[in-house]
Formats: sequence, structure tokens, C-alpha cells
Amino acid sequence: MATAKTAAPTAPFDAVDPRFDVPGIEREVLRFWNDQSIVQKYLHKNDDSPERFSFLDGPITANGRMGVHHAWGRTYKDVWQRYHTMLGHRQRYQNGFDCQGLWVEVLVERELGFTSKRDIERYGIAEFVRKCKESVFHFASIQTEQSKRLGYFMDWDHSYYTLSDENNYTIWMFLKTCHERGWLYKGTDVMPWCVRCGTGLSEHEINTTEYQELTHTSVYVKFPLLDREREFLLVWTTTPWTLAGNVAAAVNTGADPLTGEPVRYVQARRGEETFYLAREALATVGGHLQVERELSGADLIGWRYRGPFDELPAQEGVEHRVIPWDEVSASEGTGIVHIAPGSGKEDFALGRALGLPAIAPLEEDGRYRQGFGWLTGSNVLEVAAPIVADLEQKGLLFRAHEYTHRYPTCWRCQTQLVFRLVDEWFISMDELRDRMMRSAREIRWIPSWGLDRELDWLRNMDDWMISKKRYWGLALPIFECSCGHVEVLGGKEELFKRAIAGLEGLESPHRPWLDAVRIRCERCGEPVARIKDVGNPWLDAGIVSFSTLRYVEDRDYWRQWFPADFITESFPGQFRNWFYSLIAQSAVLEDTNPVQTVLGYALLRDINGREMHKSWGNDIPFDEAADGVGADLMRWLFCNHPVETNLNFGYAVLDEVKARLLILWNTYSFFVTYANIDGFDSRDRLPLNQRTILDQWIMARLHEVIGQVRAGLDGYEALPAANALDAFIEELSVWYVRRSRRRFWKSGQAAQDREKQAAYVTLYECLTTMSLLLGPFLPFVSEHLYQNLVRSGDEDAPESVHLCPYPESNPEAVDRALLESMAAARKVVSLGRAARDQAQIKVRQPLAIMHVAVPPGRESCLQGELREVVLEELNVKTLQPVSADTSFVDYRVRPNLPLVGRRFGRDVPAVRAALQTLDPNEVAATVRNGEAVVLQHDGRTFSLQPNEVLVEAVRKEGFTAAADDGYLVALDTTITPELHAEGLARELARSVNDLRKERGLDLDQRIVVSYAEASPAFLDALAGFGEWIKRETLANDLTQSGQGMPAGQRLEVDGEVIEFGIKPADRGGV
RNA sequence: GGGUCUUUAGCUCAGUUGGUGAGAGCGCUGCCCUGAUAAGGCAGAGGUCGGUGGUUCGAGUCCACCAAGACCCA
Repeated sequence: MATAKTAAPTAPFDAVDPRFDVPGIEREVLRFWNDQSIVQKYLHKNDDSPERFSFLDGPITANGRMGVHHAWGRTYKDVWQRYHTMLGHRQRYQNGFDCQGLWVEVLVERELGFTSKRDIERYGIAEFVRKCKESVFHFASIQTEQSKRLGYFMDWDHSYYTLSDENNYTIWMFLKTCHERGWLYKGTDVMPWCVRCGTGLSEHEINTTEYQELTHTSVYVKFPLLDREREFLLVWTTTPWTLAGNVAAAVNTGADPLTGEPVRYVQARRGEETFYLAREALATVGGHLQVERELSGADLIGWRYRGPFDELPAQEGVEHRVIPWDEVSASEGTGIVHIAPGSGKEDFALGRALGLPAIAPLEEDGRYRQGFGWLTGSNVLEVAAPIVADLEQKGLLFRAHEYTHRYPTCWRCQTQLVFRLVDEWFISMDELRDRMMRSAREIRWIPSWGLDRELDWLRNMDDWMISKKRYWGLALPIFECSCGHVEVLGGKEELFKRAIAGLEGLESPHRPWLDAVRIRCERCGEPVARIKDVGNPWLDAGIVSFSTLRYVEDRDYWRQWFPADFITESFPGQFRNWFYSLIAQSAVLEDTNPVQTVLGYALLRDINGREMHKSWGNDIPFDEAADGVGADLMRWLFCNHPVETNLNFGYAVLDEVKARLLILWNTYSFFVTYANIDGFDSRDRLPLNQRTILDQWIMARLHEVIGQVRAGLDGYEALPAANALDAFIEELSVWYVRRSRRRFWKSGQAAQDREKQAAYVTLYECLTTMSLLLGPFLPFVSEHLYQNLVRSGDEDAPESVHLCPYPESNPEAVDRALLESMAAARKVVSLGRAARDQAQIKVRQPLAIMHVAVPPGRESCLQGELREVVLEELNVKTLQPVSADTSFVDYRVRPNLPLVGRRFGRDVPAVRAALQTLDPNEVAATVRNGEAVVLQHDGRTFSLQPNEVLVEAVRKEGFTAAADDGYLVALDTTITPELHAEGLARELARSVNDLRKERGLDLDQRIVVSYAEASPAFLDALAGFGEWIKRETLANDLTQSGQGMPAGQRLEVDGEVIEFGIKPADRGGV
């Protein structure tokens, strides 16, 4: 116990709050960073460094508050940037905000109470666009503050915004390049369309999560055959609204694509009417049809029929025929498919191939256009019932029924999508696909299967639809003249050069201002306006590896930072979004990969694995988590989680995280407590070879850990790095400090006691190094540790842990032999504890002797200082290494299969059987002597080398022993009266110290212990170990009670009783 | 229907180039230790390693097929 308060100077370190209030620490650290401009100093620390690390931030959508799932990715972003800062690498630290697109429009529309595009037009596009900008800046500023709260160090004053002129004009350049290469084209296609938003959705936007279970009225419809009285084709559709655009009916003339079986058709009769349909469909169609004959699909080809809406003007001149299509399946519907090329994607492709007309029934807002008779003006989503009634009335309805299926909906407003014939702009994938796949292969994907996912997407990707009939977004710089000539402007300069009107009042390169611009057609000289469409928002995000790196205005700068070393985003979704657009744009502009390494992580879920939704009440807002439990705990959780596994996030999990870090905190608290009592000077040093074996061991571990952490981070793997740190935290506490404690308690000044000095110096080095190692992971807690441990005593040290260099591992300090010996010693200790448990003898009861066997080559763990460590931990007086043939041990032998298997192959069973027949103790002796073991089996002879036989000590029955892995510990359980007395002395000391703690006495408060009744055994203990007890309890005196001396505490051990009491000594002096 | 991934203890997950009795954390039970510790240690309960077949002397691990689930595509 430390006694030397008299010698202690003022306490060098601030006392540690044992509660480990993480949010409290974080608030303090944030204040410190702010007051001392630490972030600014961090951002410019490596300005002159020749080495650089190029991180590229995937822009966060600025349309709401940051959630805990954002914190996951931002933690990784911060970890690697901080790490590289500590490595001395120059960086850009640029955060990005994604600003343009429908999600912002929808937000503003909701805010203004709008329900359609007409509302926006009435309100004014300019004002609407200004509102969108406002909204983006609003949320960007909130997200910035939240990110700071996470401890994310970025150059927040220089974040990029995808709405910037720079970003938009760089995309122009990209589009112009596409145009020059002939990859940009206007196409007519049938696309998924949201009638509420009044715009098409690109392939990238149709996400299965937006598929919903919807119920639609589906109909079996009769198509009357021409020239065949009362005969009908029977078709089925779940979208009756498309019937008005019907131009053909398709049958399969070959094998069913689903079953592989040939599709057979039947002619079937009901009453006066005859129907044609697939044989397989008879059961599902119902209606008591009598089959009259079978026929093949080919028999039906070319038959003409009357369409269900032939009376409409739009149908005029259309000749309806039966056509072949190998995608027709008989297992759904009737095996005859209604084809409306203006209302279905596949229909359109088929129609184009066969030269069928495409009748487009819908306006942008989902109303039927002119030419559709009574339907004209009706909303497509509301016509199912009237159409059924109309068919019924025309005698064309066979049957209608409700049908539930998964159906796509708009990802923003949940309105169900329809398929609509549109003119949109596309980037052709024909020549780009290969380039992109090549580029994807150049990238290191973590996890590695990311590449397969990206390649799969690229293989199947259709041409990229980049236009959108909306307001807030990239103004596509496409000028299409009525003469048919198309020009694409490549940037601001070109815009100003070519514009002949409309530049005045250009607020930003957006609608509506650019809509007013006119250029002169190169071909016919007429003024030309821009097409009205805006761009796909992924163009905005994908260009950032050029736009933010000044590709246009400073190519040298761009070359320095491109390709980025590292990006990290959530995997699901980004394969077709950011990763896709990033790769696409760099494939077009430079035919190369935009990044070197992509780290992907999975999804964040609630504690039960469900998605988090505010409306489900299982949502944990970032601010709540940060202020409630602390950002560092979240960060540590993210770093300790495998990236490819979904993370079930919740307070219970964060409590576990805190429990792990609490071990570090307690170690720190322990250190500070005693360092303050002893007046430890942080400038003290002591060469490693003058320290104890425990010190040398933990230093070896420390350097091993530094190596592991660096290797993990260098490979963009946080988990192994965090695991190494976590393991060290635990070993430092439960083994190093536990076994070193008495050195910290020793009286006398540290400087005069080398062992004590060694303990302080070593623990100090471990804790300060940990503060640096943890810096990237736990920016707050590490800063707190650093400030109190390092800065408090060293004015010359860097001002913040985040301005320090990262620790370097000294390979020579990693003493492998020592690490192994200590592991062996700990194994022996573990078995010793198990043996004590088995014998029901507490550790406090000293024992005289233990017998220990260890595997060959591990004997060093029982020698020298390690032997003392083991004995002290197990409270045993002596240790007897067990040699061969001892009465405590039996041996078990078995073949060392990796070696034996390789050499003997199919003879392994024979070798094994032969080995079983020998006396294991004799085999063990043979092996120990380094001789070969000769085996006989079925008249064959095998010879095993010593290393091909594994020898294990096992306990013999009847001894208190525990064995495992070739280690064995046997205890001599004889307790002599002397040992008993010593045990009782320990019990008493422990009890007194409990009482000290209960009374809240200072750790260095001296006391007087008094005792009353005591059974004889306790009196023996007092007589034999009185001085020892006084030392252990910091007692000046140990007397019988009476004369105001307290008693009253009763201690009973195995029937022995003592009553005692304590009180503080009058003065601190000895 | 296709692609990628997952399936190991009540829960969350490790299991390295195939090597014999299958692990950790959390939770549960008992005991121990604890003068920093809301910590820690020892032991116990709890598993047909999704299923079937194959390769092999030997399969949680490799192969094939099947099943369930996740994400993506059609």
C-alpha cells in the first residue's frame, strides 16, 4: 500500500470520474476542440507532406436529419481519414451534399401542400427552385452540425454541393463527350411512370423495396375472331386500362419458358360460344369449358380479331392479329397475351421487332389523351371499374376478379407506377459496358463479392435513361432544333459563347433560367431552346471524382487526387447508383477506374433486425443516441462489427460496448489514482531490460497490437484492428494490472524503487500509446486520455491527440518467446484456479505445493520470474514441475494428423489403431527421448517421428487436478496449521479492507484495527501475521478493543470467528 | 427464372490452406476473486454446424443438389 503521501507533490493528473460519462466527456472535448481550433490545425497538419491520401466522399442526401445509419458510414470515413492524418498524409477532407433531384422536390411540394406538377407551374418554377435550394442548405447545415457531434473532422466550410455551377457544368462536359462519341440519343420507349410526379423512373430507381402487395381488378376478356362467328380468343390482364391500346394477341408456338414443355392450345365450348386458350390454363380460367379439340400455337398465328376498343378513334386502322412470342407462358393467364406496345415495356420491344403500331393512351398526368372516346380525360388509376362495365356491356367480358400481386410503386410518393410511352434521353451502354466492366475489375472491392454484384448489374444494365420531366435538377444542356439537329453544350464558357438570348437574369444553371436561353442552330440557323428535361440525379453524384477535383480548370490538381484511394458507402443500392455512375462517368471521360478501393457495409436495423421507421416507433435518432450514450460508443460499435453483416442497433448493444470500454476506463482510473498518490512524473523513463518480466510482456503485447492495428487499417479492415485493441484492453486490465497491483501499492517513492518505477512507466506507456492508437476510432475518449495523461505534464507535446503521429510498432519489441511463455503461464494459472474450484479451496487459503506438467517446449513458463507470477496468482508456496512417470500424471497420445495424414494417406486408420494399442505412458517416454515410435499393425510396420505424435498430460484419478491441451496442474490440498493461520490472516485483511471501502476512506488513509472476541485459530493468525495484516490494511496499530476502540464487525470463516473494528488513525504519520 | 450472399448455442457472431473430442461475447446457474473496476476468473446447462448425397484415411471447412432467408435483377 502506498504510504508516501508526505512525499507526494501536487497531483499531476486530474482525478478520474469513475462513472465514465461518455456524453459528458464528449461535450468537454468538443469545447476544447472548438476553443483551440483543433479541427483547423488538423486540416492543415500535413499541408506540406509529399504523400497524399485521396478520400472521396459520396454525397449525403441533404433532405433530412442524419440518422444513426449515416453515422455508421461516416465513422468509417472519419477513421481512415484520421488514420492517414496521423500517418502524415496530405488530404482534402471534403464532405459532399447531394442536392438535386426529385426527393427535394417532393419535400418542398409537401411543405407547400402541392399535389401535382400543375401546382408547381402555377406557383412559378423560379420560386419553386429557390425553395428547393433553401431546403437543401437548411438540411446540409443540420447534417454538418450532427456530423461534428459524431466527432467527424472535415473541412466543413468547403463541402461540395452537387447543385454548384462547377458540378453541373462538369456534367455538361461529360454529356457533350457522350454526344461526340455518339452514345447520347433520344429514344422512344415504354418506361415506368409515376402519374403523380409526372415523370418517368430510370431503371436505377425501381427498387424491390418499392414493390408493394396491391390488389387490382384483373379481367378475362374475349377477343372476337373475324370470320369465325361466336369464336373468341381468351386473354387475361391485370391492367384493364391497357386494353384500349391493344394491337395484337401473342401465343407461344414452342416451349413454355417456365416449364420447358410445349405449349398446347385448345378449342373449348361453353353454350353457344367457342374459346381458344392454352390447355394448361383451363383449370384456372374456370367457367365449365368443354374441350372440343387441341391445336398448337402455330395454328392460331395470323388469325385476325376485333379489338376490345376498336370503336375508339385511336384504334382506327389497326389490324389485330395473333402473333408468336416465345415469352408467353401457359402457367399464368390464358396462354394468350394481350399486346399493347404503348403500355408495356416488353410489348414495346416486341412491337418494334414486328412493326406493330404503338398506341400511347396516357398524358403525363395519367389521363387518357384525345382519341380515346369516353375514356379521354379519365385518370388511369380510376378506370378499372368503368372498363369492366364497358366490356360487360359490349359482351366481351368473360370474367373479372380481384388479383393481388407485387406491383411497383414510386419510391418517393408511393403512387403505383404505370408504363407509358415516352421520349427520353439515354446514354447507350453498347460501347460503355465493356469499359465499365474493365474499370470495375480494377477496383478492390471489400467485401470481395462486391465486384460480382457490380458486374452482374453492368451485364444486365439497359441504356441509361438520364432525362426526367421535372424542375429541380441538372438542366440537360441538350438543344434539339426543329430541323432535327441536336447540339450539346459542354460548359459555362460554351453557353455564354453560343447563347443569342436569355442569359440575362441567369441565377444559376438551372430551370427556369436556362429554359429561356436560345442558341443558333448550326445547321439551319434557327434559334433553338434547350429541351425541358432535367437530369438523373446520379449524374450529379457520379461526376464528383471530376468536378470536385477541378478536372476542368486545373488538370494537374486533378491528376494528384484521381483516382481516389478510398470510398465507403452502404452496399445495397449503390451498385446501381453511386458506384455505377462513378464508374460510368470515369469510363467515358478517362476510360479508367475512379477509385482504388471500395469498402461496403450492410444495413442498419433495429435491435430485433427490423428496419427502423419513425412510424413504427423503433427509430433511434442520431442526436438521441449521441447525447444519451455517446458518439464514441456508436463508433466503437461500428468498428467492431463485420461490415457485410446487417447491424442490429439498439441501446442494449451500446451498453455492451460501454462495458468493454469501461475496462480501459477503470485501468486509466487506477493509474491516475495511484500516480497522483505517488506523484508519478510522466517524464520518467526506464529501459525495458531493467523492468520486470510482466512489464516486458505487456510491452511486447503492445507492440504486437500496434502492428495488428496498422495492418488492419492499412487493409481497410476496422474489425481486426478493433479486435486487437479490445483484446489488449482486456489483457492490460485482467492480467498486467492485476498482477502488478502490489507494485503500485508499495510504500516509498517510485523513483527510489525500480520495480515500482517500472510499473508506473510501463502502465503509463501503455495508456498513452492506447490513446494514440484509439484516436481514429474514439476521437473523444482518446482525446480526454491524451490531454490528462500527456498534455498535462508536457507542454511540448502536440496540442491534441489528433495532431500526433500514429504509433509505430518496433518488431524487435515483439518478443515472441515471451508472449508464448506468458500464454503458457496463464494457461497454468487458469488450470490452477479450476483445480482450486474443484477442491473447494479458496484462493485466499495458501497452499504449500503444486505439481505442473506442460507440453514439451513450454517449460520456460515455470521458470524464473514467471514462476513467481504463477505462484503469487494462485497463492501457492512452491511449484514442482512434473517429470515423466510421476504419480500425478497419465499421458494420452494421438497422431499429429496434419503430418501423419500427409505421409501415410489411406494408412492413417491403421497407424491410429496401432498407436492405440501401445501403453501411452511408454510412448510418451519414447517421444520425450526424441526417439521414433515403432508401430505394428496387421503385420505391417510404421515408424512415427517424435513430432508426429502429440503427447498430452491428463490427470490421474484421485488427485485434485485439472488438465487441458497437454497442461496439467495438481494441487497438494494439505492445509497445515500454519497455512490455515495465514489464510485467516488474509481473510481478516480482506475484511478490513472491505470495511475501509465501505466507510469511504481515502486509499492512503491510515487506520487502527481493533479486535474483540476471536477464536483460537484467529488468535494464531494475529500472532503469526499481525505485521503483515497491518501492512496490508495500512494500519498503524492492531490491538484488542476497549477504551473507545471499535469492534462490532463479525467475520466467520469455516467456523472460526473474530470480531473487529477500524477507525482512522489520528495523524497520517507512521 | 437469374445473380450475390447468408444458414454454427436462447440472442449476436468467430471458425484461418480439410486434421481427430466445435468456439467467443451477451443472457442463465453455482462458486471464486476483487483496497481502479457497474469489471474479472473457474465451472455448468445449452448445438443433428439448414438438409441430402459425393470427394477423402478424415468434412463445420471442398463439390453437387435441395430447403429457408436477405439483397439485387428479370
